[in-house]
Amino acid sequence: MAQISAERGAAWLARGGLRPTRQRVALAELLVGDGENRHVTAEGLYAACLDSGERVSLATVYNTLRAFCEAGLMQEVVVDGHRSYFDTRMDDHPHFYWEDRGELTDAPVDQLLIANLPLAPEGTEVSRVDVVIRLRRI
Amino acid sequence: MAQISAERGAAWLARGGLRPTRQRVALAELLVGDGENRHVTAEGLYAACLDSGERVSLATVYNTLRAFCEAGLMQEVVVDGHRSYFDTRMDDHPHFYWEDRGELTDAPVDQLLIANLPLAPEGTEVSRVDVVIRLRRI
DNA sequence: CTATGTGCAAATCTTTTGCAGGCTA
DNA sequence: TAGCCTGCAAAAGATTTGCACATAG
Repeated sequence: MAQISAERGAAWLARGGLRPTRQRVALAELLVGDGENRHVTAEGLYAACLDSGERVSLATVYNTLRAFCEAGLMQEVVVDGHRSYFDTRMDDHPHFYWEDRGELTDAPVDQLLIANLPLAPEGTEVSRVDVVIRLRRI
Repeated sequence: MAQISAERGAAWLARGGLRPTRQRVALAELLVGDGENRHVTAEGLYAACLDSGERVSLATVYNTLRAFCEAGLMQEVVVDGHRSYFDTRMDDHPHFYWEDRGELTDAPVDQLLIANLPLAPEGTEVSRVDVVIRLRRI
């Protein structure tokens, strides 16, 4: 089981052409070990990593998340001016942002429909459409 | 003319219940003086203010933008993890984010259609739906 | 062996805050 | 006058970087 997920992490790294160092495998493991999508902040992943018993520096977590994004394994989602979120799911999909907890989750995409997206102006193309549904507790 | 727009800025401040201090009037002037919508960053507004010959501190620009938002005169839009944009237009509308220039503009809203928005989960309500269309130069 | 990756601490950058003095109502 | 504002500088966070050491291929 741990075996299976460790392989998952390594395969994921390989897919991005990244060397499987101890730190990267540990982080990859936490991110995709169980096949679920994750939305993490650098601090959050760092804490989870320490909790799991691995020794990794915060700077490495930042650098590694950045490397994962550049390798096309994750994408950065901006919803809060003073914190970056990193998402393991790569397709264009809407998010729920829980304002009270500062948490980001996937929104059920099956229902959302965006039609008549404005045309990209001359000389440009749409690189991504971010949809963030901000939720307030009632 | 300067007269007219100065009045516009003052009226705008009054609408938010804010005292018309020299600094606020100067900033309001730059933001809504000509009746157009603006998308600014604190640094950008600060520079524009200095250019116009007014003396205002950067801290005051930050505090003032924050005050304008709290007064319901502007809204903060997050598109870039390390910079906040402030928009004078208050309704829910989509934005174009020009990745190369780091600039934010309104996207033509007349065509956009968002249907079947996912329902807000139990105990929450939708506070806002942010749609950012990221543009890449080709 | 060589190129990459990592850790640590220091540096950067944006934004906020404390406090003394200034200005609006 | 009383309370809200402003300016400055220092503080606070988040993220990046420089550099010496470690390690994958």
